[in-house]
Amino acid sequence: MTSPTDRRPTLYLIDGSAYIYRAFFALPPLNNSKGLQTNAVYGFTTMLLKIIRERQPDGLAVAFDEKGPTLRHEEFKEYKAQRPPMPDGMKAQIPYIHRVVEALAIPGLRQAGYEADDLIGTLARKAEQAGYDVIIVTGDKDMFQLLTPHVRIYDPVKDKWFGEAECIERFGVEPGRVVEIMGLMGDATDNIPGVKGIGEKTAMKLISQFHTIEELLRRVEEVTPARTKTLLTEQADNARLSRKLATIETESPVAFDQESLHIKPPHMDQLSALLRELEFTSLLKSLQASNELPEREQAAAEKIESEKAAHAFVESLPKGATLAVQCLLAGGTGLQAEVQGIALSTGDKTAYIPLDVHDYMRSITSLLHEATRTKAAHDLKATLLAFHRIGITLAAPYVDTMVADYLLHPNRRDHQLDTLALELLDHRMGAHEKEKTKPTSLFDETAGSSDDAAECASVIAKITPIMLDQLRDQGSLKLFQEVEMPLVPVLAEIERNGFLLDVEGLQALSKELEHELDKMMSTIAGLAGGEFNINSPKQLATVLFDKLGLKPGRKTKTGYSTDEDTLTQLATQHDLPAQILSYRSVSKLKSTYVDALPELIHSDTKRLHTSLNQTVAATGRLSSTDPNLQNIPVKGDYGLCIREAFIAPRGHELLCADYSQIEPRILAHLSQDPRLLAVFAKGEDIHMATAMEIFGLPSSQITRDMRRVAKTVVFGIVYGISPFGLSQNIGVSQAEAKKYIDTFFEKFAAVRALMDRNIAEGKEKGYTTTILGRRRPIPELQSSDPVQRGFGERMAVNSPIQGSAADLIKVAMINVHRVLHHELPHVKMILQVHDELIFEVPDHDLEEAKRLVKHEMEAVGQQLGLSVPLKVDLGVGKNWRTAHP
DNA sequence: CGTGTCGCGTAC
DNA sequence: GACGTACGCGACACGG
Repeated sequence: MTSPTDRRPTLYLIDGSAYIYRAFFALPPLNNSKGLQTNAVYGFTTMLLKIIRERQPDGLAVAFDEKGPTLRHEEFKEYKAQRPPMPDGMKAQIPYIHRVVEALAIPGLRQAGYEADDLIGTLARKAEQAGYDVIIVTGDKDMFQLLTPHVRIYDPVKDKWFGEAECIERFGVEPGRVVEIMGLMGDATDNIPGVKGIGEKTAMKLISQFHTIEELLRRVEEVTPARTKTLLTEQADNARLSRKLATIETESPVAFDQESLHIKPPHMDQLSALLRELEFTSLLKSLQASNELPEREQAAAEKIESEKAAHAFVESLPKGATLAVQCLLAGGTGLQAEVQGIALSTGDKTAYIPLDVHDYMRSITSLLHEATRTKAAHDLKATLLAFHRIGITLAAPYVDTMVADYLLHPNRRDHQLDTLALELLDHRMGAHEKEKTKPTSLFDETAGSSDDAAECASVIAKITPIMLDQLRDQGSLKLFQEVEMPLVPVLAEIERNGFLLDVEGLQALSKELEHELDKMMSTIAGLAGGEFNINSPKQLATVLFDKLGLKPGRKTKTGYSTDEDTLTQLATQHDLPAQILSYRSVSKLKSTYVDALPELIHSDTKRLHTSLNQTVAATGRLSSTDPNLQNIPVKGDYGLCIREAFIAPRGHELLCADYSQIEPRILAHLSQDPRLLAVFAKGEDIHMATAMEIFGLPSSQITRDMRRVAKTVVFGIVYGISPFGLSQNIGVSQAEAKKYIDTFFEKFAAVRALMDRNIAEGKEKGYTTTILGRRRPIPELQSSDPVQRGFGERMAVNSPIQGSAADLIKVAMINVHRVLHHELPHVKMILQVHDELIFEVPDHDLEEAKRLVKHEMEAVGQQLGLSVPLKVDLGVGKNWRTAHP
């Protein structure tokens, strides 16, 4: 959704009571010198002014609840009964709020027996019929029932717009049927009972199936599971009543008077006196200043609205100057966001180009296509994706200041532009617009403006040379320019490609798991002697240790642990723990994958588009979110069913290419351990080889179990091992585990030397490095706390290995992508999972794709000068399960 | 009522 | 306490 742009006049209807409440609780207490609390008045006033200033509505009204009983109390005397009375601090502010509304010459609506919702609902209907576009300003989801193509909701706190589409997304039904869902689920804040035991999810499911509560009750026999049916039958009247209570009245006795709703200039004298009394000096000042031209801290961006202006701007730019780019996006997120305009800056010169006219875009487009000019952006991947949607391919070379900051400070959680501006330029972004005394960010301007975009572009242009210098100084400029930057368009393309999902398959699986969980739940209730929430570790601990008297194992911060290890131990004493374990695993798979994944399918592409984050993992790995496709189960019957739902389209196959033993190979390379190098040079089985060394036996006498132990030891080495951790993992005594570790280090002495070297170097320099010079600071190494230092030492061991593996696959992705682009343009890279790349391949390209991918991935070893060969395993299949090598 | 934290479990 | 890197679920506590 975007703000209205068509010609219908706009009417903003503000849910006043809700906002007073929100502002009162969200803002810290604020008093004027007479002791009057003013935070709610302040929040409310700034919100109102912001809407008038930014949205420039044609009409505006604020609706308030009127005290005293309402129609709903006649239906149900407990309506809102549990609400605590309004705090005195808020009550005292109400008269001032009405005075603010009056001074702003805005109609304040109130009607005995009706609530603000009803007045808004009624006016919305009438205004819509009179040809208005209505915007309801509220944070209340109950209002969704009022949405139509001409009635939308704006939540200024979250800066979000809602229309019919968003309603369907949120509730699964069109606005008209929201009350059906609310009737079932009830509303705790208003004391609307609903049907106890039916929550939002169940309500949505039932209503999308049966359409209305009446229909549902008529056909209640068809409802499964049985428990839901019982609840519905028993509480049918509650459902009907709740539906009625949740329904907003659209026929309340309130006059729709266009003239009085129309926006008018405020009563200035009255307003300034009031603001003075409230001591809102900052608002007073900005009010007085609003007639004068606002002074800007930096040279204003040129607004380009003609081909001539565009041409002149392009011509005025120095030939090789880096061009910073910032898109102004509106509405939606990710793939849905709409590009409103583009800000361009060289640091000296800044321009903003609105996107609504296309005539003058030609010079701009060719500027963005210039391969001789560096393009800088903050979050380049998002920028590339946005440009792609408007048909522009931003040409390399690139600088992404977000990724640059990630290489400079990989431990930081946030790499926002405003932080960089402050740090590198001592520049406070957005300062020109914000009230400096604002107590909180709640009512801050978050909506982007063209000025904001221009400021971003200008800041990006200015910090770019500074950051490149810093990267050069720390020796990671090459990594930045030759790996991280070329990777960005590859990641963007992967995200855009998406993964196809078998939704029907997952829905069927969901049903199956639901039955399974139902059965398990009653078994568990039987064993435990009563029902309880199995998902609550707290309740579970009570049942196991208090009720059944089982012996507790280790403790967590909040009580006794109920994790897998503990429950496995307990399984010897009682039948219940084993049941809990299987319940948990099924419940986990259902909630995290089976039910969650279909929700994230894009409505246009019908595919799953993950985000591959380049600036999150401190070691250099990528991470994946919304959904996380890097932790899709690979074990267990149900886990494999989930993998089966990741499919190739008709006429295509999935190709999975997996680096075999990447981390041990890197360990071999970094340590130059002769025995390890030999194992990989000869193509031997690494785990078999280490097992032979650890146990001192020939291969013929190595059992599966010994090989498993050896494998765990190698993993442990990579992670910075301790005897305790290893013993836990393979289920032997700590002494036994220590023996394995010692023997390993005896036989592979160079590995021990590497670990010592990594730790020593980390301590000395304060950071570790990877093959390609990626740094990770480890301040914990300097800690006087032995626990912290141990933590640091393990990171110092692990980071160079994990990080070098990350370097390597990133190079592989770039190379594979380039070759495929030239040779097999129809083959799509669709995912990376740390040591694995997944492709969607048209059937007729399969053999060639297998050859190219394997070759390119393995060739990275030579390219980076690895002392061991790399090996890639391939798998092909119609789905991710069968394609997995 | 929303946000942050915890325990837990999935991946590599 | 106790083996690295992530993400995300449900439950719960908290405070605005």
